[in-house]
Amino acid sequence: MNETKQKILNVALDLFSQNGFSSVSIRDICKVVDIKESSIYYHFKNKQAILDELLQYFEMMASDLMFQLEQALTTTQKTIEGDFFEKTCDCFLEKYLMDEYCNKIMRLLSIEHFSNNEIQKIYDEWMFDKPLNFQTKVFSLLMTIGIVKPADSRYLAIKFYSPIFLCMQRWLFRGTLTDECKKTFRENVYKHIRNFFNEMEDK
Amino acid sequence: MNETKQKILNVALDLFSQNGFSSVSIRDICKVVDIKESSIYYHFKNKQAILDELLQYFEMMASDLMFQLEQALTTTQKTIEGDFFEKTCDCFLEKYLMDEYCNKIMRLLSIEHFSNNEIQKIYDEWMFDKPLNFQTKVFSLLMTIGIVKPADSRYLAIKFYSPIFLCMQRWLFRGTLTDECKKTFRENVYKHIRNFFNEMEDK
Amino acid sequence: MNETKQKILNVALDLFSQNGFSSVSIRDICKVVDIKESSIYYHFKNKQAILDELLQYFEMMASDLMFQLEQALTTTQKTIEGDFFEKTCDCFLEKYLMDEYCNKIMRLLSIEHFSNNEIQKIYDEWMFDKPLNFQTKVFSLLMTIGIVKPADSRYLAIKFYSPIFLCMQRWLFRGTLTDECKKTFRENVYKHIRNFFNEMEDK
Amino acid sequence: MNETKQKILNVALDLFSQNGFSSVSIRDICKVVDIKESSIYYHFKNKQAILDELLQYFEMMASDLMFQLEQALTTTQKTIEGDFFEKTCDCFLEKYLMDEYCNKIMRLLSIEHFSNNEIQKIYDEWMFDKPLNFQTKVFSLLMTIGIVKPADSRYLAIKFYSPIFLCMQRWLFRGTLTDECKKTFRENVYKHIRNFFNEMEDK
DNA sequence: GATGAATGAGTGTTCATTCAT
DNA sequence: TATGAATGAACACTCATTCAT
Repeated sequence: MNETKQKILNVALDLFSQNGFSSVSIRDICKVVDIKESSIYYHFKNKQAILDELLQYFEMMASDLMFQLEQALTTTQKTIEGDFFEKTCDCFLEKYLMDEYCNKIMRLLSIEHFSNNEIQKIYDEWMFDKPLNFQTKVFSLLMTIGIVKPADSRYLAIKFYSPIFLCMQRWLFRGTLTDECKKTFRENVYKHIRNFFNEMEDK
Repeated sequence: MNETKQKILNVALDLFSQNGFSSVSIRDICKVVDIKESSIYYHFKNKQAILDELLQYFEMMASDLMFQLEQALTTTQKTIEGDFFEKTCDCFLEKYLMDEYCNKIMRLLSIEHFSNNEIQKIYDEWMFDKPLNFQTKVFSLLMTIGIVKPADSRYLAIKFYSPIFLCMQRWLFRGTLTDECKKTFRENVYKHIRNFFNEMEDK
Repeated sequence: MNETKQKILNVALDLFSQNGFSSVSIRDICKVVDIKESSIYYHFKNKQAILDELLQYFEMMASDLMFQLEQALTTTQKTIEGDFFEKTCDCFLEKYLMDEYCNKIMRLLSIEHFSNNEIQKIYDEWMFDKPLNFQTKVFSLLMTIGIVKPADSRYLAIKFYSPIFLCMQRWLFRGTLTDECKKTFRENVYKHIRNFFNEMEDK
Repeated sequence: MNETKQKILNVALDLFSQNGFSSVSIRDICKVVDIKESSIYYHFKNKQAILDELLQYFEMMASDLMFQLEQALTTTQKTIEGDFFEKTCDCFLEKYLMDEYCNKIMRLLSIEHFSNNEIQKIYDEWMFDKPLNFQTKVFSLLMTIGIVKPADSRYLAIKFYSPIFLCMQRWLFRGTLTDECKKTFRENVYKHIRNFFNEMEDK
């Protein structure tokens, strides 16, 4: 892809994820990219097209990751290996939630899902439905194998995911994403996951 | 308070909570209130002042409610009466989260906390800190009394509150708040609370 | 009507009738009216609304005139008075075709009827249909009374009107409407009318 | 001539004759020709140059036709053959007014003569002066030969040409030139010509 | 011959705000 | 209390054109 176009996408994502789509003007983007306003229209049909391309790439990337996770789940059907949790957690937390690109997109979705129906859909899908569905499957599998005693796997998924979601909103999706925010998020989430599985074993 | 001024505040909250502060124009508000644009400046110094007054009233109201809850907690210091949970739950869910005014304000906070530092503070306080601190106190008390066995009361609070928070984001703070959204929210949250206390008793 | 609004309408008509609707910018109009560009939107919803109001007024005015002509025709049903021709000619030429307002509108219609369907309709109506229909009626009446010998009244109308139409296009609807243009138009048309009725009497 | 250049000229004429010069953008032309916008500047110095070349070719072609008509007139100086009218009519109507290329150019002239002085000149020449001058000559000749009784040959020319001109404006120079438009035009004009010469013979 | 990339000038329009009445 | 009228600043976007490749 063209160098300038890529730069526009990067800058746009940066700004959109900080202030939202409608609050960021073409002027703002161009100032940072250091091109004239009219030039942006060589690379994109209009402002919306920039957002669309950003979202499209995210959905592709996220779908890909989800596919890998599902694959991993299927192959460990019979015996759950010790590092399955660490692997999936790592994949989900580090490569998804805390990945710079994904994180910015998700913050953008968080801002814009109020005023944009299309974004509302993507937001619901990737913030709630997909993660919860996947976790439900994981707990179902764990019950089948006998590692976890039978229960409502959906509710288990919610209990597992919701503190992570809360921390995400609390530490990740704010005005400026500092290293401190990231650190606090990581600590809180890892603590939760450890506690959660400890308690499951206790019972 | 002046009738027109109150009408402006009501309409502004309606619109702000749907589309966010910056997406709503003075024009939009005046069209609904049915006054001319210049007239609004008799009642408010500027657009920001409308928001400020809205937030100020919310903080007063929410503080009041929190004070009542704290009071209730202190007076039931010794023996916890059977209807304490129902009372506080009702107070928190119906009179706060699902109260029309509070709900609109919180949606507004959810939209604007990204681009406005002052709102970020209020958002953090009333979405995370205050609720979690109160719940922590509740669980501490329950441990002191012996109803709940000693544990990390803060983590308990998070486990209790985060699914509620997730449902709030999922069902309450969306484009349009329909009765269906509210119903789904209520069902999900009540189910969670019931499950949560059932599991605590099991142990 | 508001003074500024009227001034905008006048200036807009001047400019539109010289260069066409799309070639004239809001800036152009405001420069002449001596207001800022944003001010024009206090008086008109958008650029199109200026044109609409101009056309609407024209249609009202032209309909009115046509009504008067039709009235005059009906009342002279029985005996055609000597000054009927002069009167109607005067009414049609001086008060319509050569009236400053009407003339400007018709030039505007002439420019824009190519690219605007709504204008195409008005253009057809007031440049062709209405004048030809009226003239047809006049000749029909003259035949009934016996002043003109029976013939195809429609074709007579065309023969009468088309040279006037040609002169209009040739002298009236051009870049700049000078007094010289007007004079040449008037001379040519009056000569035609005189000749036309002379020849009719000859037969 | 270069193939691409010719294609540009064709497309430009199509578009210009529909919407006028200034309403058609280089983008519009290039989209249809299927080349990039910058490419057009290899073939033409600028947008105006396209129009100039179009007009230049028209003037050449029209002059040629007019020359042939004048020739035909001179050679039939003495005895007017029976098919002279049909020939010239055919030449003028079918090969000129209704010829696709000429027709498009004349519509373009009709649109643009308001805002462009150079076009105004060409428009006047080919819409009024040349046709009227030629017709005047024809009628003069007919008078000389004795076929038509002596009269104001200029006025005769106007009486002959103006209904044709009116029909041209009414049916040929509109938004979209459909077959129906063409048919109506042809019918109306032929009827007029027949009538016109019948009446001349009557006298 | 053709194009990728860029640009200055301009277009219609919106917005929060001001101020005299 | 309310409004008519105005405005500066910003907005997304279009256009003809240039120029190196």
